[in-house]
Amino acid sequence: MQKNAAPELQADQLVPVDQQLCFALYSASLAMTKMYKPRLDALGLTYPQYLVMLSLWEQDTQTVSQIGERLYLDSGTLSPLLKRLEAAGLIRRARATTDERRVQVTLTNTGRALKTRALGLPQHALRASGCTLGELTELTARLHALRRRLAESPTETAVQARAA
Amino acid sequence: MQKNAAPELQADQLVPVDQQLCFALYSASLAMTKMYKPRLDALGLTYPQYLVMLSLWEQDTQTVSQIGERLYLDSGTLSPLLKRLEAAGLIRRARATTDERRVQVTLTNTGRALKTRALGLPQHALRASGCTLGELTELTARLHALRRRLAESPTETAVQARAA
DNA sequence: AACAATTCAATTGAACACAATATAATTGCC
DNA sequence: GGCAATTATATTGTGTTCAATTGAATTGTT
Repeated sequence: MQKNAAPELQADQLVPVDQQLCFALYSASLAMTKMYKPRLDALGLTYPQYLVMLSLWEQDTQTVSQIGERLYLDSGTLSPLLKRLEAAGLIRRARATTDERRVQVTLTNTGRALKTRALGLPQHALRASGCTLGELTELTARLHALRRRLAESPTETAVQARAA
Repeated sequence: MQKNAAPELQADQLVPVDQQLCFALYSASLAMTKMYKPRLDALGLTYPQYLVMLSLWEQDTQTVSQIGERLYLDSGTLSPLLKRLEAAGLIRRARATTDERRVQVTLTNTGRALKTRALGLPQHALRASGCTLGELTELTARLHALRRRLAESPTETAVQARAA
């Protein structure tokens, strides 16, 4: 019998879904989006569109791939989303003159002005979360660390490639 | 000057997107789904389908709404998803004889058998998360608590209704 | 200069999420 | 029993999300 053995996960029996981190993460994320929805509806934004606007309010004029790197989203998600933001009059898209493969995304005056109406959202979220600011900061940091480790986790194809 | 004042969130300036809990949650959840994908592909399941199968492996024969309550998903999500699981031969759907409004979802032998091939997934996820089992358990509990508080957060319409 | 490799964005196709609506069955109430 | 209200699921429409592919522009190498 080993002393101080770290508790381990049995791989031969089912772990209930509500004890699994993946499900807690998934359902909390969906609940967060739902909580934001009424306020974002008032701004005419969906939740991913809000993330793009947050990114542009922080730093105006970014390429599609810069936004994608910051938000961890790819062009298949961003292309149609940015078209809708452009149709809503919040951003403009223009090919860069120096490198015509790049599309520069820039806020319109309307898009810039929307920022003031969005400033109260984080505080609203803080209240809805029922956390103190300290707890929220710590949980945010832990989730970022988790995201990074999950993204670094070797894929099956990478495993297969190394075996070959 | 107040003593021991809890730090507060300024509502008059922008909170960077990567400091916001909502974004950390959102991107960690997407990263978790991506991490699972190669293994779920091998089982012929998507991530939400895996959650439904987990629920049924725990408790076979549930109605659509019972699955929805457990996973916090509505019929608009579950109806087409369950049809695809039925088309894949993993479940059967049948109207309840006692109340024909209800649809009973039951595992087929193939669906039940798939369980053995899925048992290793939580352990894989634990390794990919880079957490100890204790950290994982605690984070899971905190996310469930967060989800519950977010879901209980009054909606705008509820606020408006009280005002009326 | 020519041209292969790379890069960036857009497109396509499959599968969620969810609000709003529709449909069908059941329950309550008289 | 008859019918309004309720309940359970399905459908529709909008908007992601992402893998895979395409197409256009750029870079590197000879």
